[in-house]
This record gives sequence, structure tokens and C-alpha cells, in this order.
Amino acid sequence: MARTKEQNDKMSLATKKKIMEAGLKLFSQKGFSMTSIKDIAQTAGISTGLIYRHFSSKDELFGELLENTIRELSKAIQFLSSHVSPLQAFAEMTSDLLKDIRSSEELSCYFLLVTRSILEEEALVQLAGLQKSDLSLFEKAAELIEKGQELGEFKPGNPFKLSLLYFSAIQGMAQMKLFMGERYIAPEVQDIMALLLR
Amino acid sequence: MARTKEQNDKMSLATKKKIMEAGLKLFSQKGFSMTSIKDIAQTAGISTGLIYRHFSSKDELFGELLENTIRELSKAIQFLSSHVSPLQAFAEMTSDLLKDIRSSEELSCYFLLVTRSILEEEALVQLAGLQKSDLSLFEKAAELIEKGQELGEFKPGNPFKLSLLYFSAIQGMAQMKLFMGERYIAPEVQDIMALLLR
Amino acid sequence: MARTKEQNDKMSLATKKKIMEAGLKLFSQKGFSMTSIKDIAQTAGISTGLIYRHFSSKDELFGELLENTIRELSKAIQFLSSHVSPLQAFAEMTSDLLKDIRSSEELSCYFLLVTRSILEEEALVQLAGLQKSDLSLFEKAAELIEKGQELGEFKPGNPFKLSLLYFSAIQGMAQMKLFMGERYIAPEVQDIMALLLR
Amino acid sequence: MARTKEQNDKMSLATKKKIMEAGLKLFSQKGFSMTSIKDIAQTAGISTGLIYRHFSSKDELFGELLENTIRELSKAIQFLSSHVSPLQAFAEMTSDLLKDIRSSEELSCYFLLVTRSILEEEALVQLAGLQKSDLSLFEKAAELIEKGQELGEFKPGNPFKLSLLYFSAIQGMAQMKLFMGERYIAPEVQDIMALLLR
DNA sequence: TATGAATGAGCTTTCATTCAT
DNA sequence: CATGAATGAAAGCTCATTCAT
Repeated sequence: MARTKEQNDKMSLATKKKIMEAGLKLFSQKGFSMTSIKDIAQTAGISTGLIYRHFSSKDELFGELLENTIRELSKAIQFLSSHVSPLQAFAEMTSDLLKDIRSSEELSCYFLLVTRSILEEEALVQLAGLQKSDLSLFEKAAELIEKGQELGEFKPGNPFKLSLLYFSAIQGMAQMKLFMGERYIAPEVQDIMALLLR
Repeated sequence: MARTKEQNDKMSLATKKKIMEAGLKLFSQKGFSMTSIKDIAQTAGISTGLIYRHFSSKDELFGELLENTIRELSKAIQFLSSHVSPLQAFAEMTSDLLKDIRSSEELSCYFLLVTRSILEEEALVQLAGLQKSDLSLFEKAAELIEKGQELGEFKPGNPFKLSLLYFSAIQGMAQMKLFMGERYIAPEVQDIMALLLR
Repeated sequence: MARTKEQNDKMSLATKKKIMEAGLKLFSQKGFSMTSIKDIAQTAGISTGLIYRHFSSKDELFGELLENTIRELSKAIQFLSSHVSPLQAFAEMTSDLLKDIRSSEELSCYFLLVTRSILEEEALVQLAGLQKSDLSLFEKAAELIEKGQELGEFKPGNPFKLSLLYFSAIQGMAQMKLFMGERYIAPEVQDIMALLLR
Repeated sequence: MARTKEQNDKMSLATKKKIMEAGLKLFSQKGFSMTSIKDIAQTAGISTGLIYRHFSSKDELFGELLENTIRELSKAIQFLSSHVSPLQAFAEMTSDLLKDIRSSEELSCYFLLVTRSILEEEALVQLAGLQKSDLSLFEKAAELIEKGQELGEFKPGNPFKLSLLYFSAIQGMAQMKLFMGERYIAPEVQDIMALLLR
């Protein structure tokens, strides 16, 4: 008879994953408008029509990728909150982020996807959720910074402002890496930490 | 004949200026693909056809704006080089850049235009020129940093790497400002300088 | 081997019948272009692929339904010819057609299918056959009308023209019924017969 | 300088008229789905893109044509209402409609457009308005029939039912004409009037 | 035989670009 | 020089059809 349901599900899932990987890569590299459905299909090695079996529109695909981003950011929030020493938490997070940036891997793409999605006005609906999520990341970080300031490890000043300073710098690094490619030389953890420590 | 040649030239120049201002504003706000020629014409208060008397294509308009950016960056390079104290040079440049970012003014737009132009693959031709110009900015800055290191003012380490660190952070700030709008709180000069000083 | 040839044939036949019923219903309700193969498959309770085991294309399915229509019309022709009294023949046929229209049943669908197939230019091939068949229906009816005129029962005038008048009206009723649904009030037999009688 | 505003308006109006004529012809002949924007553009002798300068979508073009139809039907209603003798009113209207059908002219197309729009589920919004308008035509006609019945000119029976009978027949004629083309022989006024008179 | 994932041609729609005025 | 109507290539999306299982 036909394929079994499990076989179909497996195929379907594999295809969806291919599409999302291609989408993440292309959207974060070229932006929403510059990335065509055909591009994504070619990168994923499938036909254009097949994308519409998994996502009802280009916007929806983009939206789902953004939601993933939110989820990834939430994980980072969790990570920050669950650590005891603010200093250690930031050091580890910075180390992870720089590693990602160096290797241009997924999280780095996510960071840029966020940036792009904001600059392009697509996805206005998701944006609300995204900005909130992003802000709450900044706020969680700010709380940690405040705790660090009490411990005398972090430099004094408005903790939220310092949080923004930190993430702006990280974002700039991801962008620059994408811009310069192999010629980019990523900084060391302590270079970034200098923004926060006394 | 009604108007004199000079009058025509003056009008022509004024029109071109209007187009470039509109282009800079829209491209840096919405990105290359999201900005239509009609948008630019409306913002400039002229007809679409007139744009093509001054620029042979949308790409060319974009390219010319990029070239302007390069020129602006060159000025920054000049500024850096002509100052005696590296520390003072960086402090002043940082102050200027942060001021621009705070007020979202022209130079800030230029910065984002560069970023966008890199992410969108339009303007591949100009890119080469831009990257070179950009790199030369980074290199000039690196030279200054090196000098500063010799004077014991700057922290030790690969000067080019520190230069990248500095400009990445600046770029991240500009992006974040655009993202968050009024909610963004720009850092102080010494917060940024912490990246470079011991 | 599991099933016998006969069992397979029976299943096959049952499937084909289900497809044709679904096709007739949907094509006459929504028209050729608005009806998708997926629609038909779902209505028939089978997979899309299976339709192509029975019909080589959507057009062919439509064509076969049209051929059925021709066959139905032929039966009406036979019916007309075999009756002695032209008056009685028309009265009975009219009664049957109005009954169909009132109940929106199969023959009514067929009528509309014909109409639709003519308006949509699909099925150009079948059309030839259909028009011929249709014309021959009109001609048979015309012959009967002529006979009725000789008997003094029908009004004088070009018999073919009267035949067209009659079938045009019937077709209009079918259409109007579909249009208005429950709000439609079908006429009585004698209302239609007034077109033909003195 | 440029074209004057009047010249532009004239060109614009002429183009819009060409589009609407092509649309009316093709939609009523082939139906909404079978008619492509390319078809309309070719028939109108313009480019596809130009259609979108006058109508924001295919649906809107169709909708505007439907609104025209409503307006035409309203005129017919006015015509009916303003005449003194019901008999004369119907005779004249019938004469006009048959003339249109014979020459396949505009009003005939409008009639079929209505029919098609109902069969295809596009234009659901307009449909409400259309059906109401159509019904009010039937009701106006019914009133006239009732008056005629009081004068003893029209046959007895439910006036609304007779009204439907009349318009169904007219609609059937229009359809048949389109179907058979030159081979169609239209009936005389009194042939149709036989539906209503004693 | 039966399934539904996968394909790709073709449709609607957008927009950079041209050109008559 | 200035306009905006007109063009047509290219994008997003649909759906008849194929094919591996």
C-alpha cells in the first residue's frame, strides 16, 4: 500500500527543517525582502511549491523563525537567571556568544535576524512579542548587573543602560563578522567585559 | 529661451540634493528593497521620472549615497590622523558619534546605510570600494591605537583587533538606537572608551 | 494475491462512481475552474492520486461527465420520439424537468453542467459533440412541435425557433433555481407550455 | 512641460474604459476564474501592469463591473415603474432585451455576468448587494404584473412567481444565444409575452 | 491498488524603468 | 526640464500532475 504515517511524518519533518535552515540562513544574510522563496527552495534543495505545504506564506515562515529566536533568547534569559555569580554568568554568556560569532553559527544568525526584522517592517505582529522578549532579556541582564554592582564587581551606573551597552556591542560584533567574513578578528571575553567591570 | 544656464544648474543641483536627502533617509530607515523609487520621489516632492534625469538607476542612487558615506568616513580618518593625542582623538570622535546616534542624525544614518548595504547584496560593485575604505578607517584607527599603546594610554593587544572592537560597538549602538527609538539610552563616552583603555 | 480480479473490479468501479458523483456535484455547483482535484478527492473520500488511476486528467473527468449528460439528453430525445401525442410528450417532459429543477437533482445539475461547460472554454473537444447532441435534441423537439402544429395543438411559427424558446426557458429556470436557492418558486407545467400552445 | 492635467485625465479615463469593456466581455463569456488579467490586458490592448493603476486587484475590477450591473438593473426598474400601462411596459422591456440578446450587446453581457458571479463564489461581498438589487427588480416587475392582473391584461397567479418565470426565460435566452452564437434564433416579443398574458 | 509528498507551469501582483507629451 | 501613464520582468502563490513507497 502507501507509505506509513510515520514515514510521511518523518519526511515532512525533515523537509520542514531543511526549509527553516535555509530560511534562517538567507533571511539573516540578505534580509527578508532580498530573499526570494525561490532562493530558499534552491538552498533547501526542494521545489518552490513544497514550501507552501509547510508554511502558508513567506511571512509565516519568517514569523516562525522569529518565534524560534524568541525562544532562543528566552533560554539565554534562563541561563542568566539561574547562575549565582553575575560575573561568572556574564563571562560564560559572552564566551558563548563570541564563540557563535566566530563560527557564524546559528545563534549569531538569530541575533541578526532579530535586527533585520526590526529594520524591515514586515512581521509587525511578531515584532511586539519580539521586542518585549528582547527587552526582558535586557532587563534580566540589568538585574544581574545590579546584583554585581552590589557585590562590587561591576562598575557603577544605571544597570539598564549598561545592559544595553553590552548587547549593542555584541550585536555590532555579529554584524561586523557577517560584513567582513574571514577578515574579522573577534575580541576576547575580557575585552567585552571591560564594558561592565570597573 | 527662458532660464539661463546657471539658473538651470542651480535648480538641477537643488533637485539632486532633495533626491539624495530623501534617499538617505528612506534607505537607512527602511532598507534598499523596501524603499521604492516612488517613495523617494514623494518624499523629495518630485515625479518619479525626474529621478532618472539625475541617476541612471535606483542602484546608482544608492551607490552615490554609499560613496558619500565613504567620503564621510574618510573625513573621520583625516580627523583621527591630524590629532596629536590618540586619546583625545578617540574621545572626541566617540563623543561626536554618540551625539549623532542620540539625535539619529545624518552620520548615524550613514552608518546604518553601510550596514544595510552590506547585508543586502545590491551594490556589490560599490561594496569593494566601501570595504576598502572601511578597512582603511579601521587601519588608521589601529595606527592611532598603536601610538596610544606606546604612550601607555591604551590597553595592550593587537591594535587592529581593538579597532574592530571599537567600531563594532559603535555600529551596534546605532542599530540599537534605531531598533528601540526613544527607549534607547545611549552610553557615555567613557563607557565606550573602556573598550580601549587600560 | 489477496483479492480476486472481480473484487478489484468491483472496488474500482465503486471508486470511479464516487469520483464522478463528487465531480458532478462540485462542477455544477462551483464550476470547472473553481473546483480543484483536491476538492473532488475529499468529497469522494479518497486521495488525489487515486483520481488519476481512473481519469488521465481533470479535463477528462469533466469530459466524461459531459458525455454522460449527452447520454441523458439522448434519453430525453428517445422519450419525446416514442410518444404518440406531441402535447402529452411535452407536458410530461416539462413536468419531469421542473421536478428536477425544484429538487435540484441530478438532471438539473447536468443541465447546468452543460451551460457551464459552454461558458468556460475548457472541453473544447467535447463541445463539438455536445452541441451536436444538443442541437439534435432541439431538432427532435422541433419535429414534434411541427407534428403538434399539424394537429392544431401548438401555436404556428418556425418549429425550431419554438424549440429553442422552450429549452432556453427551461435552462433559465435551472440557473435561477441555483441562484436563488430556497427563495426560488418554480413555475407550473402550464406556465411553460404557454410558450408553445396557442 | 508635461502633459496637462486634462490630457492625463482623458487618457486615464479612456484606458479605464478599455479595461472595463474588455473585462465585461471576457468575464461574461468565460467567467471570473477562466479570465486572466493577461487576457483582459491583451483584449484591451494594454500591458498587464496598467490594469493595476486603475484597479487594485482582479477582484476589484470584477466588483466594479458588478456594481455597474446593479446600476443597469436599477435603470430597468425605473423604466418599469415610470410607465403607465403594465402591458406596454413589459412589451417594451422585452423588445429591448431581445434586441440586446440578438446583437449580443452590453446588457446581454451584464445579464450573464450576474449569472456567472453567482455561480462562482468570488465577490461574496458584492453578491449581497446584487441579489438584493436583483430581487428588487423581480419585485418591481411583480407589482406591475399585479396591476396588470387587476386590469385583466395579465394571467392570474402569484405575481412574484410570474415575474421569476419571465426573467428566468430571458436569462435562458441570453445564455442560449451565447452558446449557439449565429445559429441561435431569438423569439419574438409576443412569444415571451405569452408567459404572462392570458 | 492507494497515498500524499513533491514538482513546476502559470497566475496575480509589484515596481524599476521608459517615453510621449 | 518635468510629468506620470505605460511597460514588462520578476516575485509570491496555487494547483494539476507525477511518483516513491
